[in-house]
Amino acid sequence: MSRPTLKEFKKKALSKKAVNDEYQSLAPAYALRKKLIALRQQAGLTQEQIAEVLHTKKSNISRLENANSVNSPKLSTIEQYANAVGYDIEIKFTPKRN
Amino acid sequence: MSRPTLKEFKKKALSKKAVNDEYQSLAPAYALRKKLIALRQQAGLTQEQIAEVLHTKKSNISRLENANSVNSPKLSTIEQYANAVGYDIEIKFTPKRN
DNA sequence: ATCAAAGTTATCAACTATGATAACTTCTAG
DNA sequence: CTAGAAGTTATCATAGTTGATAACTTTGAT
Repeated sequence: MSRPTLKEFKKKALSKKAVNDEYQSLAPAYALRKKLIALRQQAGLTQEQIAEVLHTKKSNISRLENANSVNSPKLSTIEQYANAVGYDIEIKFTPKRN
Repeated sequence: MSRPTLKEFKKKALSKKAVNDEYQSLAPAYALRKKLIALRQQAGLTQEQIAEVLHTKKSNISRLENANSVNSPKLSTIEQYANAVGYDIEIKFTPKRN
């Protein structure tokens, strides 16, 4: 094993409760990421194809899909991505569990 | 009437179809605005009180609540506002009607 | 009508997302 | 195994959001 992969890191990290707690707070961003990718694949599009529609580059699409907790995209950016894969977006508010 | 108010402007503008059509495209942002304000009032908070919680100023809260189509807030900003009024957010994707 | 609280708007600085480019890694078909 | 496609990462410039301040308008209570 020359280098720890992201998958391996996650697997290990999640086995520790403290780390898992922190991970939960990142869950929203992670959930969004998964949704974006799922919608794109469901539409049968590549990052490059979406980039073309949005007049930008595939690297930027990749960054958006991999948005982490320190890099929060603009609402309009998510909206444009959604439109490109054939969806509208809506923000849903649910009472905080805490 | 010394000056046209926003309310009066809207009322007039919406009576014309073309303008109303344009207004529809702004609807998402407008819907968000209404939701934010409703949640805050429901929580019985003033803009200044939310500003305090978020370590910012009431003028910025006002700007967020009045976010228009040319000023798109970051997702994290909306999330923080939501948390301040006791809510979590989630982005919902619905098939595009068009 | 008056006063204070609440909300709005304008402005500028500071910060951060986005666009573009390039080099890299991963995946997959052959 | 190999070549091309797809996706990732780093970097920098640009554009746009956010923070802070101040002046203003609106609202509500008395």
